[in-house]
Amino acid sequence: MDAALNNEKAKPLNFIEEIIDNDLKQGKYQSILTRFPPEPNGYLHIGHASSIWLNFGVAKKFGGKTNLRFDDTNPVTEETEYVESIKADIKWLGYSWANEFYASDYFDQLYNYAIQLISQGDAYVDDLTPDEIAAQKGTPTEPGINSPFRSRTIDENLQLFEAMKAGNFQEGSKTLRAKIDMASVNMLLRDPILYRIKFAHHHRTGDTWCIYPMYDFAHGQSDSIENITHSICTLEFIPHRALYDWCIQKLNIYPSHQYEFARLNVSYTVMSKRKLLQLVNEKHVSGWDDPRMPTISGMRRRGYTPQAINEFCDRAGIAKREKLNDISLLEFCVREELNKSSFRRMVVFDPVKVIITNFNESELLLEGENNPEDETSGFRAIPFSKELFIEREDFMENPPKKFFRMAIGQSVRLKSAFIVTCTGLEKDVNGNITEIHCTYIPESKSGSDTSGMKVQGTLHWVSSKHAIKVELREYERLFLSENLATEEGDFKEYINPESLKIISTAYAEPALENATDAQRFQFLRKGYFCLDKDSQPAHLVFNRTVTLKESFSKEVKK
RNA sequence: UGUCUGAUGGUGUAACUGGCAACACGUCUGGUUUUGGUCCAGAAGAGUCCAGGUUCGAGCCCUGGUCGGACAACCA
Repeated sequence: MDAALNNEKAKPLNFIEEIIDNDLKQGKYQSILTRFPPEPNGYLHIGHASSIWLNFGVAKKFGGKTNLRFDDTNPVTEETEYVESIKADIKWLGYSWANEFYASDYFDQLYNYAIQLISQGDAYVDDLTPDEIAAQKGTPTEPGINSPFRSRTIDENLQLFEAMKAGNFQEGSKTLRAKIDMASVNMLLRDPILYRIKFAHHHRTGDTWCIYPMYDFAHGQSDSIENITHSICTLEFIPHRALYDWCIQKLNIYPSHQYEFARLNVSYTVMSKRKLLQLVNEKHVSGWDDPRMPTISGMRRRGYTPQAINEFCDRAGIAKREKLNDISLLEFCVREELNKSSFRRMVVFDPVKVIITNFNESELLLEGENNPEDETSGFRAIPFSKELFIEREDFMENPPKKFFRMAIGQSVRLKSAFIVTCTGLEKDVNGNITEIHCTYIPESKSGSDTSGMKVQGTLHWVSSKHAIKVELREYERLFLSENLATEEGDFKEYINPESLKIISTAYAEPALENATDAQRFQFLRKGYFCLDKDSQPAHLVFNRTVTLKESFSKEVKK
C-alpha cells in the first residue's frame, strides 16, 4: 500500500485531479467534497467501480470526503434491495462514505425550491400531455414552440402546483416546467419538466408524495445542499450541465460544479443496467451475482478481489474520450494479485490413471509449499501412493517435438513428488487409454533430489484413493463480440453459448477439503479458483476466476 | 444545414503546459524455474485524424475540414 502511494506521487494527475489540484491551490476551496450518486434500480458493475474509485479516491487523495447519495427520485424503478446491495458493494470495494444521503431526504426542500422558481416566474404548470410536449419540443435542428399554458400567472401556477402536490390531478395530466427557452439549441433547456405526478409508493417516503422531482431538478440541488464541491459524472450529462447551472443560479444556492468523464467499458461485456437486468430477467445468467456478470457481486463471486478491481480502475485511468478497455488488463490485475496471495493446490480435471509399478508402500506423505511467492505461507501434506491420476491431456502416445509432458520412455517430474518414467500403457477394447505405467526414481524426491536427473516437464497429480471429488465451474467471456456497442441487432445474439463449462467431478488433493470461501487458490497449471456459495460440505464447488497465462497452447496453434 | 464533445502504437493512459512521443496491458525473442505460471532481459509496433498557418521549433497555439459520440424519456 505504501509503495502504491509512493507510485501515485510520481504518477501524473488525471484531468479531474488536475482541476481539483488547481482549485485547491488557488484557494477556491479549503477542502473538497465529492459524492457517489447511484440510483437504487440495479446492481453496481465494474463501470460503477471506476466511478467509485474516482470519487472516493480523488477525495481521499486531496484530503476531502465523499458522500453516498442515492438518487431516488423515480419510485417506480427503485427498491430497497438495491440500496442494500449497493452499500455492501461499496464497502466491499474498501470505501467508506462520510454521509449516507438520499435525494428523497430533500423532497421538502426541493418542493420549496420549486415554489421559489414559480414565484420568480421561472416555472409554470403545464397541462400538456406527454405526447403534446414531445410534439412541441422541436428537434435538435428545429426550435420548439411555447406551450399555451406557459403564460399562466404566478398565482395560478402556485395554486395548481399545490393542487398537484395534494393529489388533485391524474398522473400525466400536469407537470411543472421550467420557463427557459423553447428555441434553445440545447434541447434540455426547452422548458424542461421539473416535477411530474406519480401515484407510486416510494421506498423511503412511502405515499407522502405524489409528485416527484426529475433528475435535473434534484441532482444539482442535492449537490448544493450538501455543499459538494466537485460533482463528477459521465459524459452523457454534458448537455445537462447548462440546466444544472441554471437551477443553481436561479435559486441562488451554493454553486456546486459538474465535471464529466468517460464511462468505463470493458471488451466482451455489456455495462448498461438495462441490458444486465435483461440478462437476469430472461435467465441468460443465474442472477445479478452470476460469476459471468460484470457486476461487483458477480465478480466477487467469481473470485475477483477488491484490490484487483481497484488496481484495474487505476490502470485504466480516466479521460474524456469514449473508450473500450481491454478485458485482458482486468485479468492481468487479478492474476498479479492472486499469484502473490493464493495457495497452490493440485486438482485433476480430466483424470487418467497412472500406476507407479515400483512403488509398493501403501502411502507416503509429501510436503508441498502453499505458495512459492510467499515464504511465510508454509506447507501442506500431500499423500502419494501407487495409483495416481494425472490430466488426460498431459499424456500423448505420439507426442510432437516440444511436448514436455508424459510419453512412453519420457521422464517428467510430478510436482512436489518424484521424477517418474513412463514405461507403458493399457487400453480398453475401444482403444481408450485406461492405465499408464510408470516407475519412480526414489532419490528424486522433491527437496532432497540426489538423482541428478534433469526433466523438462512438471505435472500436477493426485493420489486416486486420497482424492476428494469436487465440482468445477469454468467461465469464459459472456459475449463473443469484443465491442457490443458497434454490433448490429440484439446484443443477446452475441451471447457466448459456452460461457459456462461445468466439470461435475474433478479430483482434488485432500488439503482442499477444508477450503473456506475467504480463500483463493491456484490450481496448479490450471488457473485461480475460489469456493462458490453453492458448495455443500460433501460437495465443494469451485469457480474459476481466471486461467493462468498460457503460452503452450499458443505454441500448439502455430 | 444545428449545438455540444472528442480524436496519440492493437488497447488504455502520459508527455514538466511549445523543445526531437513515454508508461502499462497485449504481442514476439531469449534466460531462469519442480507450475509451458511467476521472475529477469530484450524486441517489434504510433510520428500524434487531415490540410494549411504562427514559430528557430507544434501532439500541445490559430484557421478550415474529416471522422466518432451525445442531444427531441413525465429515466437517471
